[in-house]
Amino acid sequence: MADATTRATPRLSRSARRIQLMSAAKAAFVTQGYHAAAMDDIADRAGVSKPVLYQHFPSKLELYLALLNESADEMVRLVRAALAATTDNHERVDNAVAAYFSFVADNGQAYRLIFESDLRGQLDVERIVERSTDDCISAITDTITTDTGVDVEQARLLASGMVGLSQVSARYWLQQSPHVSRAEAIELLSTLMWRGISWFPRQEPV
Amino acid sequence: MADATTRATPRLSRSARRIQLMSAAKAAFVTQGYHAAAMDDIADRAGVSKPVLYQHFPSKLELYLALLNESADEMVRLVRAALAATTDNHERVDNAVAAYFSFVADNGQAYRLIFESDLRGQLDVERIVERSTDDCISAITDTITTDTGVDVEQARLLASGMVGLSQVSARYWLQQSPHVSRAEAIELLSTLMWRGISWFPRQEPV
DNA sequence: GTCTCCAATCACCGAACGGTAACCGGAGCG
DNA sequence: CGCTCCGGTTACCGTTCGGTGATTGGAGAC
Repeated sequence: MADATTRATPRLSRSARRIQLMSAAKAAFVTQGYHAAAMDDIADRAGVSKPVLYQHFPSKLELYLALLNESADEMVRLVRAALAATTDNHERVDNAVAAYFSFVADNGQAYRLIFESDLRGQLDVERIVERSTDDCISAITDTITTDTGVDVEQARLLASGMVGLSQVSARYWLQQSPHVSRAEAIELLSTLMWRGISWFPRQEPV
Repeated sequence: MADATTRATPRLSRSARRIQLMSAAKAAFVTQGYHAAAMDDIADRAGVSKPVLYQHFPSKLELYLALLNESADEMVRLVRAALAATTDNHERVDNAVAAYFSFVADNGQAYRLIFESDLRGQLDVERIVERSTDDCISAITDTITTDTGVDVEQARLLASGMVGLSQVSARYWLQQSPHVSRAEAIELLSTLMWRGISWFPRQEPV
């Protein structure tokens, strides 16, 4: 059994080839962005030539959408799981921040497809990105509205702020804070967030 | 004096034409993104033909960079002014959040050039975007470190979170919260932020 | 052995788009 | 009157890149 991941044409089965192509495409899109990544590049990365790519994906856009959907789903899954893992809201905040850090740091930079997409004006793309962010906001909003007296639309705004805080700080940490450990960073930011949000409930804070 | 802004070829002076071209280009880049906006489009929007564009800007990239720089400077200016306008940190938080809302809502969508740029891999662009965000973070960090006992790198992380909160929530508000007034939104989010950050000082909070 | 899939290749097309060379025409001045 | 700027235009080039038609070749069924 030889190395079949990046070597030249060991004649893979259709499904295996598809997975490998998606992995190669992901690497290309993540490092170069949608426009700079040419289909030839992606095929080359997979050690294969272009028409093979087109036997698995009908167009560059479809290929990108497949990857984008995958990543968006993963992000939403992580956030939902973080909130569902406990009923203690303090822990929920911790977990949710940790979820964003995990998504940003542990998924081969897939976050770039969502947060730094260089495809604009493409309705499908915008819809997926917006939908995934909205799903995260909705999940957080549910918790806020059930545990506080805040009106739904205001709660969504608060949730969007929390999502933004997590997103941006996680990326900032990843790229600019080499001396702060992941745990420290999560602790710091979830503290900031918890102290902010815990005052809103009619229930007792802190 | 006839309408000279979008009408056909009233033979403008060099400087007037340049301003008009930048305005047309801004509109094009903002609505279509860098890649989708063709130089022909931009020229058309200005009611002028392509070579005129190239008499004022050496390349598409240079044109884009000029606009990007302008917007980035404006954002940093707004945030700096917000923080400098008072020495009361509670007010500073209010003002800073309001500054982001103002930048997002009052500048002809110029924020899209920074927060939704579809030019990746271009070093110049990344540098400008990163620099402008860093300048905002630095401004906030200064306040945090002088008024709290938090270590600088940790303070920068907190600041990045606050920047993210403002950025994302301001954009969310603009697009998704038609029933919440701007003042309400700012009030809500700056409250969230202030309650979070005001616990960090050695000085008394609230 | 040979027939037949089907993965994979080579070579190509056409459109879009950044950028440029050559030309035009009206307003002011001598 | 006519000369000369200079803001303008038309028409074009070359490259890049998404996408495809015709072809090859090795592995398994009989």
